[in-house]
Amino acid sequence: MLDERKILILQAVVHDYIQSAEPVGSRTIARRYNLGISPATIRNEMSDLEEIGYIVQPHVSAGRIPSDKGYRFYVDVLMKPERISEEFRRQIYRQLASKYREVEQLLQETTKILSLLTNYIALVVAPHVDACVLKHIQLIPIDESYILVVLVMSPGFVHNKIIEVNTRYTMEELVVISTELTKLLRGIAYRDIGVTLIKDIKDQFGDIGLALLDLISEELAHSNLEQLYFHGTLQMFNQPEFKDVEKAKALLEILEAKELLADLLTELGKNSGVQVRIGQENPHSAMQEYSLVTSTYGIGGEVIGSIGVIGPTRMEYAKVFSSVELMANILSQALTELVK
Amino acid sequence: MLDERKILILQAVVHDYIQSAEPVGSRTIARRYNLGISPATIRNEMSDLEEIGYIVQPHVSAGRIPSDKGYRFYVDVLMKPERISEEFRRQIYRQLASKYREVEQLLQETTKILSLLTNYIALVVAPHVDACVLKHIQLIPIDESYILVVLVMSPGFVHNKIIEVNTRYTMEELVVISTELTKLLRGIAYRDIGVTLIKDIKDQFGDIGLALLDLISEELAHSNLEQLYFHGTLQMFNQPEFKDVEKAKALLEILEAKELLADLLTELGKNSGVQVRIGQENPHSAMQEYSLVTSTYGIGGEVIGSIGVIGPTRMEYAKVFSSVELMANILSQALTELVK
DNA sequence: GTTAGCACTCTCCCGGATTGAGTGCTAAAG
DNA sequence: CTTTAGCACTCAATCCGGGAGAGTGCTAAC
Repeated sequence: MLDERKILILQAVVHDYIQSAEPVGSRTIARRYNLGISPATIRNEMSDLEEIGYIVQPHVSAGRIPSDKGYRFYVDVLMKPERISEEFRRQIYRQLASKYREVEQLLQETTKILSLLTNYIALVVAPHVDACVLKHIQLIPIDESYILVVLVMSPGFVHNKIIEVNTRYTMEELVVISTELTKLLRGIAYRDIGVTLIKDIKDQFGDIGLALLDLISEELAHSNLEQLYFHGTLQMFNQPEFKDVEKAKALLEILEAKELLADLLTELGKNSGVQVRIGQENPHSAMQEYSLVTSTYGIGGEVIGSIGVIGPTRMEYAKVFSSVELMANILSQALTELVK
Repeated sequence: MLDERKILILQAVVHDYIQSAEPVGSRTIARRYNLGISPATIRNEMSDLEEIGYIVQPHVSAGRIPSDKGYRFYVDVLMKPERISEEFRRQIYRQLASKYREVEQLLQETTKILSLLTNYIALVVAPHVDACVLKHIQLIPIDESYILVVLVMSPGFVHNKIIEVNTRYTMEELVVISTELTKLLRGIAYRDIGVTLIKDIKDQFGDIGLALLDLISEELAHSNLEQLYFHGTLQMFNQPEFKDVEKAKALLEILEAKELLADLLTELGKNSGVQVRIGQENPHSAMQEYSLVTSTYGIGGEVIGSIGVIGPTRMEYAKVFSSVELMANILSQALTELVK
C-alpha cells in the first residue's frame, strides 16, 4: 500500500506541518527534502496519499496537512522518540528529587518541568489513594463536635479529613484509638480499608471508639481524592492555533473539567507504556482538536497514577513521547526513593 | 469645577461605556439620557470634561471614554453601591456555609460565587497563618528520619509539615511531646510561636523532645503559607477587551504571579473597608489596564485575609463593590460560625 | 447660554483587483 | 511505464479605494 517513497513524503508533510503549522505543498517538499524527484511527482504521490486518507487538503489550492490517520501512522511507524542522554536524565532527576519530600510538591514540580520540556500543557493525576498503603492513622480533637483524621500513606503523602461526631472524646481516648487503629490497619492498602475490613476488626477493638469506626469507614469510602495538577497553559497559547480567542476559551473549558481529564488519564493508564490519543480518537468532542500523550508512574513497579501532555494534534510527538516517558520514569524513581 | 450638568454627563459617559465598551458620543447621550439639552451643548461640556482630564478621546472622530481619573471620580463620588436584599444575602450565606467545614473549601467556594456574581475574576488570599491561633499540635512518625507535624488552627484549618530528624522517636514519645507542646502552645497566635517563645518554654519542657523543638520552631519560622485562590478566568474572557489574544495572555501572566497578587491584596487589606484600585493607580505595569476591588475578611472582628475582584478598568464598579463587600461579610460570618 | 448647521476627520466595512501558492491535467521526455 | 515540464485553474489572502457612519469643533443665529 505504502511504498518507500510515499512514506518519505508523508513523513515530510508531517514534519513540516508540525514545524510550521502551515499546509505544505509539493514545491516546498521538493525544495526542503532532497528526495531527488520533482514537485510534479510529489503531487502525484500526495494525491494518492490523500486518497488513502493519510493527508487532507484544507481547500483545493492549499498544501496538504496530515489527517489524524496520518499522525497515527507517523506515531506508530515513523516516529523515532528522541534519545535522552543519561546526563540530562540525571540533571532533571536532581532538579526534581532533591528539594521535595512531599508528594504534592513533587507532582506539582513534575508538571512544571514536563510542560517546560514540551511547550504544551502537562498533566499529572495524583496517586490513586486506593493503591496507597496506610502507615499511620491519627485522630486529633478539634472541638466538641469535630475530629480531624490524619492519614499518612506510603508514598509520603498525607490526607486530612474532618469528621463530625456526637460524642465528645478526650484527647487521651483519641490517642488510644489512634494507636490501636494504626496497629490494626498499618500496611493495608487504602482500597481494602473499606466497610468490610473495619467490620472485621470491630471485635478486636476496645469499646471506647466503636462508634467512631463506623464514621471513619463511612468517610473513607466516600472520599474522592482524584486530584489533577497541570501547568503550561500560558506557553501553550503561544502556539499559532490560538490566535483565535475562541480556541483559547475552548481549551480553558477543557482544563476546567478536571474530573473528566483525570478520568481520561486514569483510563488510558490501564494500558502499560506510553499511550497516544490523537484528535478524533478522543471520545470527548471538545478534545478532538488535541492529542494526548500519557504514561503511568508508580512505586517499585506498582502503578499508582498517570502523567501526560495535552497539545494540538500537530504536536511534536517524538519529543513529547520521550519527555512523557522520561518524566514518568523520573517521577517513579523519585517516589520510590521517597518511600524507602 | 464640576457643575451639576457636567457631573450628569460624566456619569452618562461612564455608565454607557461600562455597559457597551464603545466610545460614547454626544448624540448617544442626548438620545439615551433625557438631560433636556442638545448634542451640541453636550459636546461643549464634554470638551470641558476632557480638558480637566475626566474623559479622553481614542481618536478625533470617536466618542469619549472615561480616563482613570474619571473612573476615580465616579467611584468616589457618583457610584451608588447596589443594595443587596437581606433575602439574597441569606441565600448566598446558606449556599456557602451549609456544606463546608474546611476552610480551604470555604475559600474556594467563595471565589466561585464571587466570580459568578460579578463576571470577573475573584481572588481570595487564604488566612494569614500569622493571625491564627493554635489549637492543637501533633507529631506523627512517618519513618526513621521523618516526622509529620500537624497543626490545627483556630478557623478550622489544618497545616501539615514534614520535618527531617536524626534521632529516632518512638510513637509513645511523640505522643508525649505532642501533648506537652499542645498544652504549652494552645491558644497562642502562630506569629508568636516564633523562635523566642519556643526558647522560653524550653525549660518547662521534658527533655525527650528538646532537639525537636528547635527543628519545629525553625520550620515554622520559614514556612510561607500565603495561598491564593481564584476563579472566573473563563468568564472574564467573554469581555470584549479580550478579543485580542495578547490581552488574554497578558492577563494569564498576571494570574500566574500568585505571590505578587497575594501581596497586593494583603497590602490593600491594611486599610479597612472596600478598596478600589483603578488602572494606573496600580504599581504593577502589567495591571494598569485592570482595576482591583478588595476588602478583608476575618473572624470575630479580627482581620485574617483579603478578598477581591480583578476586572477591566471598565468594570461595573457599583455591582463589584457591593459584591465584594457582601462576600467579605458572608465569608467572615461563615468563618466565625465555624470557630465557635 | 443654547442650538442648528455644516465642514471636517477618522474608522470601519465592502467589493474588486491583484498576488501568490498550490493543484490537476496533459503531453512530452526518459 | 514513470517522471517531468508546462499550463490553466482555483482559492485564500492582501491590498486598495470608495462610501457610510459616527462623531467632533466651529460658527452663526436664536
